Amino acid sequence: MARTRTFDERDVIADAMAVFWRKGYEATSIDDLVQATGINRASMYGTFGSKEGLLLAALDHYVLAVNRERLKLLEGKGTTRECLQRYFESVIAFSTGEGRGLGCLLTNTAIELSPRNARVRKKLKLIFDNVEAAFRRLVERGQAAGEIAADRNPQGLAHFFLTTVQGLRVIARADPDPNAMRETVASAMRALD
Amino acid sequence: MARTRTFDERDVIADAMAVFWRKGYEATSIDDLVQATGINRASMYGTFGSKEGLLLAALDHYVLAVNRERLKLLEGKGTTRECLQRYFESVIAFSTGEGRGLGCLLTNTAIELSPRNARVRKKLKLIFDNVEAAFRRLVERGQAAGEIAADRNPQGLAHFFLTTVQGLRVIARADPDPNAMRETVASAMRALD
DNA sequence: GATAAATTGGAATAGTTGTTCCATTAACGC
DNA sequence: GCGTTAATGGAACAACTATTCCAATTTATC
Repeated sequence: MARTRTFDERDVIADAMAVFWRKGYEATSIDDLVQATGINRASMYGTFGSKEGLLLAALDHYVLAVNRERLKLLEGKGTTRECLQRYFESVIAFSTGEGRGLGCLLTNTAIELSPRNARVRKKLKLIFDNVEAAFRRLVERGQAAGEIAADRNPQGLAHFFLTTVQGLRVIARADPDPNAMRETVASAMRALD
Repeated sequence: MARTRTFDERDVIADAMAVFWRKGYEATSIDDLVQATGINRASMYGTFGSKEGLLLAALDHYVLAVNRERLKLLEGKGTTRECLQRYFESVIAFSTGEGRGLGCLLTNTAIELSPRNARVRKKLKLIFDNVEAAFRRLVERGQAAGEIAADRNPQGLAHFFLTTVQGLRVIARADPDPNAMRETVASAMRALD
């Protein structure tokens, strides 16, 4: 039998994710990751294969640990508008509070790597499609409840809200201001009228 | 008297800008820049001081050579909605055509560098404030012409449109689709109703 | 406790990074 | 054409890059 690991893979991924999120992919060195995770280089390469492999694991972890909870807000109680409001408020609160200057790991990675890394691009497309689908279901729910005109295109509105979130994430990383973001969300909600 | 330069500074900046735009800042090496511009390393450092200095020059050049013309669309003839439509159409056409996968150098740089480079952050803030001001003036023009309700906040709407453009730029770099982008713009325009 | 198998520490690798240095080259007013 | 000044070519630099290698270590089963 083999020697047992001295680290928890999930913890390592979480630590690595935090570094990628803060510094970006290229600006993060293996040394940074070794220091942040506390594991040995050989263990890192043995487990994740490469820096890219660790990033891909970090993206998956981000979805499970960060995105998942927030997406649930889109399936909560109340009207479509109330759910959307709670979702955006969650983004704003994090972006201007504890996560100030971080933006979204998915958005940051999409900008930095999507055009030249097919694996990253493919994974991000799946994730973003999933977010978009959640928006679409929420719009459809609102239409079924008579809150939103039935002739509106749910897919189109969903894509619009996805775009709005991406825009907020750019602002959140560059120059986050809660009041401006709230007014922007209010303007975006008018797309449902 | 001194020896004269063998290169045109503007051309060099334009070439460097193209590389930063395509690859991002960290993924661009000095070697990449030397090759793309055709000038010597010593000339590069003598003229721009550092890689960061060249990026800052490239950002300024981007504003003059790329952003300026497009911003003029916001001051053109017709209604506020028509001007906005032309502006967004210009973004979509470039993003899904000749500039496919590039996104916007300002957006890309904001994501990659703003949180950890004060000089870049400051310059981008000035530029974005300028774009926002152009949106604001356009909204105010629409209000003066009676096209847009007078009780709407022009600054808030301007920030919303700026956010929308940033969102489009993220999509443009990761997964550009002209039809989806057009529908998104149509949704965004509803903020004026 | 010997065996087999995987993990670990840490050195080593080969290549790249941004930047600097210096000798050579060229320009122009004198 | 001389002297001053700056631009150039290209080598040199030290630090850092992602990755690999190997010997030492640890485990569960026989």
